[in-house]
Amino acid sequence: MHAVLIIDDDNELTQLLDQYLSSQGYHITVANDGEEGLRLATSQRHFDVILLDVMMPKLDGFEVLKQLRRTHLTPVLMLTARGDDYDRILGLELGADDYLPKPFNHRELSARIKAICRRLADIPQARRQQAITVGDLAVNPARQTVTIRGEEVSMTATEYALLHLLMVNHGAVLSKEEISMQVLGRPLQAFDRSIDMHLSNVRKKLDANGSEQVIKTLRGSGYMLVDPAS
Amino acid sequence: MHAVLIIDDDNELTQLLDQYLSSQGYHITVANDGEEGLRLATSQRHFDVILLDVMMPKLDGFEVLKQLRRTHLTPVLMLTARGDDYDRILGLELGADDYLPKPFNHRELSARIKAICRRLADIPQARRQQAITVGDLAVNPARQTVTIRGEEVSMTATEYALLHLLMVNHGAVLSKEEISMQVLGRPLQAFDRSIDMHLSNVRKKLDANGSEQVIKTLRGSGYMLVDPAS
DNA sequence: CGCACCTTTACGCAACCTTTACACTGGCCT
DNA sequence: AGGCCAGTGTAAAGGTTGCGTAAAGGTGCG
Repeated sequence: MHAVLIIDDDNELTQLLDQYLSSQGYHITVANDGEEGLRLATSQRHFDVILLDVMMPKLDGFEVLKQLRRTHLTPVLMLTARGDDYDRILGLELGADDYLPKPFNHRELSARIKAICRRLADIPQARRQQAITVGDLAVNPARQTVTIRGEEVSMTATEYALLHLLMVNHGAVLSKEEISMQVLGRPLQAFDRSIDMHLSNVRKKLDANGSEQVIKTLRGSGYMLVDPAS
Repeated sequence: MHAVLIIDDDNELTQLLDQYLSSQGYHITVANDGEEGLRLATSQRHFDVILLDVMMPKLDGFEVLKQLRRTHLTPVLMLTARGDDYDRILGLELGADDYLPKPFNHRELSARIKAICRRLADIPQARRQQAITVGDLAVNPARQTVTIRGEEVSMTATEYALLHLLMVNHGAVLSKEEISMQVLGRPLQAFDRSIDMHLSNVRKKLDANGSEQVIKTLRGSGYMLVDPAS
């Protein structure tokens, strides 16, 4: 029972796919444009595979893929109307897992999804996440820890998620609202100080292990992790 | 007198095969779907050869093979309806020993099984399975036991499977869901504490035999076997 | 029936997250 | 300049929940 996200602006096609893949035992979610798709793909919800159309209004498939790959390694199967190699190569370079030119038949699609899921089952969840290094810091997704100059610092799940998010977006400001959504999976409410607390705890742990103060506060707008190198 | 396990959802076929191969002097066990097959194949019972159909409900042949290969090197002969190379290559990559496209005639099947058994006779029993060592611990797949600094500790099948899984993935976090799927062959359900219990028992046994506490709990995420050397 | 094993139940603990409370900070207004 | 106050830092208390494990219950097997 795998969860599949379909991102395509062609309503007729998505309905057909929804119907067919549901009948094959997949749990389907549909997004009708790139923005919505990206939001869903990066939300707390889990998808095993994403079917991503290239040609879309607002955000095209490549753009979605590029942004998605900043934070997620969810397998992506690209769909494109044009059969030329250029699209294909670009897609694969950006980290797509497979490629299917339209029109395609349903069984072929089903086979490729299955193949992706099969490959997926080989890799433990924890290894499916991005490893990132910023300055002295490195996240270690396989073991949910952060290392400072090679030394391991233990973090709770939430602290890890918070620091990971900051590192992925290092150099950019993240509002508390965004952080709350990404880390806690819920909108920030009035008088909610949880994020502040987790952040304080992260800073304390980093400090205790000899890291510089890399998490900067931007009063009124949010937080940012600065890369001392850049 | 070799033991053969047939995993195929086609009842008619399995009956025919059972009859035919029994007449050839093999001892036959039949599983009608992938789940049952995997359970049997990884149980305490010994099989010399496994005939594995690719197309099956629940767990397809590739999946069965992949999961089987985590712990066992039992020879596998893949059966598939489609004659295309893709399946064949995938199967062999995953560690199948031979490949037979349907439809096949009985004599051909018999010949291949014989060939596998012949090859088998060359390899000492104990060599046929993967051995893993992590720190003080070593698994002994041939006897389904674990040794701590050479000293043997008896384990039940489930405990062995659990520890083996942790050792194969040492250094990475495994969620309870993954562990349940791999070790018990079923999805984790609400209030299911089986994994906790087996884990507790494994820890107890390791502890009683003087091993360090190598199984780490990551609250909310899962468990990890840490290699003290790394 | 007895045995070995797996699963479920039950309870206590500790880790974790959130809330509360209070001190502090920096910008803005007068 | 000084006062005000929303925004922030963090210690400590409170509440929740996942986890560890003993013990009971269930199941399959010889």
